Amino acid sequence: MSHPLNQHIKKFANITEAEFVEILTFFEVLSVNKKEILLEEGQYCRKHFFVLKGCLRLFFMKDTGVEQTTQFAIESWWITDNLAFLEQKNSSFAIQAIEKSEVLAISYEAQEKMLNRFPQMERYFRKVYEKSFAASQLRIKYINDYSREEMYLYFAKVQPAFLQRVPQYMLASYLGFTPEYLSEIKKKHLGKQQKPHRHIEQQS
Amino acid sequence: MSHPLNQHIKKFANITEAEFVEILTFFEVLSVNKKEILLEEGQYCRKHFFVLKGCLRLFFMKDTGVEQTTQFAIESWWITDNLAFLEQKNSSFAIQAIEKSEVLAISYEAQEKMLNRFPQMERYFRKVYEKSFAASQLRIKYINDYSREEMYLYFAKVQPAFLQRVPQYMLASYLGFTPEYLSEIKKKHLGKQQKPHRHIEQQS
DNA sequence: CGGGCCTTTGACTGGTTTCAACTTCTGTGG
DNA sequence: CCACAGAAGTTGAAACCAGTCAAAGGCCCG
Repeated sequence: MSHPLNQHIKKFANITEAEFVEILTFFEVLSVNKKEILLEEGQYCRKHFFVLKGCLRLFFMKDTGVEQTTQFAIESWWITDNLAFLEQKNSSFAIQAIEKSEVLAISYEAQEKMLNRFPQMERYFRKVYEKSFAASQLRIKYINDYSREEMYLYFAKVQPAFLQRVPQYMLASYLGFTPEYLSEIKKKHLGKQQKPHRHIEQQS
Repeated sequence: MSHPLNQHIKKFANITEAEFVEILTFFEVLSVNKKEILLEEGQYCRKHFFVLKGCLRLFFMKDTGVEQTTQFAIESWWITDNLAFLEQKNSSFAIQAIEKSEVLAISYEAQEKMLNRFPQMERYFRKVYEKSFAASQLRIKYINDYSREEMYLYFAKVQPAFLQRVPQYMLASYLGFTPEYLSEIKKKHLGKQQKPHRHIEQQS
């Protein structure tokens, strides 16, 4: 069984085993425990992360003091504060491990060097960002189209695996409402399980 | 003065004048009038649009029968239903001209051919999508962080040019509320003009 | 087995929507 | 170039979805 990043790259670009081995040298491997912080809000955003195993989230602190989660990343997803990474400035998000995780991290400079050395990787990242942008375009559609209750039902249908892995208060804030309201919705739909369903999310 | 697309490409990739001339052959030029539809909801999404002059919007119809605008595009912005374009399937958005506009359109096949012929363009599109995704990550942050009223004030500060070009009912729906409520907010802030302010939006 | 974090419950509140009527703007044909 | 019709914007009243706050219950992990 090949390396998860190699598998992911091969979906979009052609690289040899030898090339992949060299590509890997641009990354470092991080092992993080549950609740460990990979990037703090306000800190310089130096890294782009690829999840090998586990689950991360992107979140920020509202002025009310409540944490607002805006993204999750599981196996084979890329995650960072893209604007801060792109412009190498302070992040307006934090990144935290939800589970014990294994992560690849690449710095902005290393990523640029790697892209210069392996131009095929431009295609890979073009595809990764293209899909990410498409997914977030769709997400903005749903935010505007669905009620809070429909958001939950849609998510539960489409990403049932996440319901197990993610605490409810994070899920609630990701979906745009309060944990109390999520409780209420769940009570209302007890026993009404839905079957999984094809769905586009990020780069997978 | 060089072509707007050439200027835009040169921000991210190196191409010669001769190459640009050949790149242009992959596109067609469209002239559309105000209110003209470039893509209908439910229709096959064949084209990726680059605005030379004018203003387009991306929107869809809610089940209540109300149009929901989710994106605008002015000069030098790319716009399409990215998921539908990517997978060459039916669009869940419509695209319409808000003003009389000049637009470049490229089909999926033509874009693929162009990318194979000019691999430097992979870098250009990688950058375009990277910035688009970063912008929409930030937008999702604001949606969750700001009240409807703050959304309006932020938009008015950061994109004052749009206030002139875009009808209020479209702006209201883009910002996530009703035209009636926008009226109320505006009345409340009469005369309190703010100065423009640097901001990241999409690919510009 | 205990403490703290997460989830649930219920009462109250308020930002925002909805609806309907009215006014103002805009563009098109005579 | 004016008139008028339809579109866009405003106003105010009533209703409601979802948030806030507070307190109790459950559960996980040390």
